[in-house]
Amino acid sequence: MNETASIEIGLNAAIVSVREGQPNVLVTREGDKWDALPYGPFTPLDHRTLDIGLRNWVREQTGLELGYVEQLYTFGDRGRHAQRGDAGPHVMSVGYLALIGEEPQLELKGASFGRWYAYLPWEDWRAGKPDILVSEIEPRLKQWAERCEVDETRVAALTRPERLRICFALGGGADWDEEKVLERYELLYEAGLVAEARRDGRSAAKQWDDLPQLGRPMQFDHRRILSTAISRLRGKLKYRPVVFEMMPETFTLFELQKTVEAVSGHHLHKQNFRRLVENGGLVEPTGDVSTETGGRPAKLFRFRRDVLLERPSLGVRMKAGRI
Amino acid sequence: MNETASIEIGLNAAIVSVREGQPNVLVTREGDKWDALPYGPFTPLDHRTLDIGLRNWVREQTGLELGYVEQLYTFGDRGRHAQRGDAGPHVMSVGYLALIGEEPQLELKGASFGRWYAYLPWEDWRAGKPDILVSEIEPRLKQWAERCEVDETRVAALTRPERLRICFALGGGADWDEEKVLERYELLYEAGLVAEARRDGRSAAKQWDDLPQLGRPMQFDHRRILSTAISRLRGKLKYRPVVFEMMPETFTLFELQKTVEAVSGHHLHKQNFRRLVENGGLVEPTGDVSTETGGRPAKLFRFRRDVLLERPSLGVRMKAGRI
DNA sequence: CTAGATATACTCTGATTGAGTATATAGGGG
DNA sequence: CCCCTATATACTCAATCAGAGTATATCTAG
Repeated sequence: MNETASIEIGLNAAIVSVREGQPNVLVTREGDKWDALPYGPFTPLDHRTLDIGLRNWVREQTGLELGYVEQLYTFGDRGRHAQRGDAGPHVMSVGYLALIGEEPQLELKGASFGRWYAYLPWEDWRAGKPDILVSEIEPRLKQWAERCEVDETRVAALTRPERLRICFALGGGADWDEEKVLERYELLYEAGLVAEARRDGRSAAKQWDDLPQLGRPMQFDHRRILSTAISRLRGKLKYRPVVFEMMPETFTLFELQKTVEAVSGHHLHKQNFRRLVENGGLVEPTGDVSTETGGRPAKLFRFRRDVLLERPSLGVRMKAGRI
Repeated sequence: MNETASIEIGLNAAIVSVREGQPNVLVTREGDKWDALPYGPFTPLDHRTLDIGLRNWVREQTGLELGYVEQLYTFGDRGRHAQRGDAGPHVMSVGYLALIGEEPQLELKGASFGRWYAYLPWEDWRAGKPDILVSEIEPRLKQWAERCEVDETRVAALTRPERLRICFALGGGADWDEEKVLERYELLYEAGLVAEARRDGRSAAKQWDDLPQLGRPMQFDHRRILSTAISRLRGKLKYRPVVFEMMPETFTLFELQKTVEAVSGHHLHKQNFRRLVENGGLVEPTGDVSTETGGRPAKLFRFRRDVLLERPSLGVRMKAGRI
């Protein structure tokens, strides 16, 4: 009965970088199959900790030397591998977020960097509210909320309209919260609006005719892991200086701003961003300037590693600015 | 080689409650053995998700019905079970935090609620800086920092004095950060100052003569899990209304403040706390008053569940107030 | 009735934030 | 060369909020 022998532990990594204002994640792609996050088994006999195991197989598979690494979440779902039936070993999967500063040549064939917002297009508000929300997602979500059967089995659970209000700012009252990436994906899955829900045979998915593809799907629950990673990163941005893990050694303030905008998914007020970053003591000027910006040359800055010692916590905390 | 058959997955829970101004955690105690967090194996064949598995064995073992539950961290260390040698199965452990509003009768024999600050006395700053820090911990940490061998193997790692400054606010520059509970415990472990380090045969532990017991030790790495739970909870307190998970249905504002202080470990400014909580729309008066407070009767309040719908995030965010 | 204890209300000041305007310095076209 | 445009950088202003303190209200004990 208690067949622990059939458990296998895997490590999934969302390896993130920002290039030219686009946040990317490392994916593998083969044939017609959906994209997948890189994956490696955890062998406790070879590696003392999960972190070490992760760094090792990433190095072996891709040649990448990871810097910042953070554990996200452990999934033990039986439903995870619905595709391959319930016969195989039960896989526990530990999700990780890793940040890298530059995208190197990859040794892993089939691996490349894919854009976050190709997978989750509704999360990119930098140029205003995404069209796909207005034209495709919101009307269907409203339908789904109205069709609310009495299936709210959980005690004190929220109703469907309430959940729409919280997650998608539908129905007034609440604003769009850029940190609720995971909640939104899971709601879309539950409503049967993402391809993974159809793949997994979720009943809600059968209700939709002529449903366009809402974002590029991924294998297994990898789009959920990516959503978890983005949620965590967007949150952390506000109280820890993690942006700099994704920056080159020197950079202009506008490049820094573009990176923050890429990750957080919304536009920021330029002057206030400068004030915050400079007054916060997060950066120091190198003395050089960059003339590649077009107009007046921009001063180059570097991250002041000392802040990690001075302040208990410090990030690029600021609210969304209007476009 | 790849002996996955020897892996076993366990769920450890830090089940937290606050009573009479003291934050507690559910522990089991038998004979002379150190206290332990309740533990249950995860059997994927019986339970669909880790969360369900956790709730199930907690219900079965203790009769407790958990409300708020949050995954903390997954440990895969080989060193975890050093006590029993390296021969047994390799246990992966998923740590959980659970909050309960009231402490019920426990069906589990040997189980009881133990006070956080019995295990981690240096974390309770409500009555000012704890004596144990000044008299026992700080002098030894300074010694440890001076003895700094060139063992900083990790790239770009911080020096020992730098780490003391960050974690323990030693050496000036930084303030005590109440969220760094885990970092502090791990540093104490590394310096050999907690009983678990001696138990595990850490070399640093052998340097100390007449070392008093710094906080009650726990079995395995359970004090580390408890530290993780407290870190997470103290952080979350500031931006999510989780305090109310630990409150009865109705309460006075002072009781609420006492609970926040118990968890965060420091004293708050009473008037400002009121202003924040009331203006934030977190609570609503019930109309009744409580005369059990001694002086003027205190209005009773209840948590406004609606805030979960209105605000994207909202907590009891405030800095430490002087005594 | 008074002292002591607690709850509640209000004030003041400085810091932070959101938003906007003004100035500086480059390249390119006429 | 000068003007235009694009970008970077500097400064202003009002609203809000956080920290700290003072004043008032209402109970119980004696």
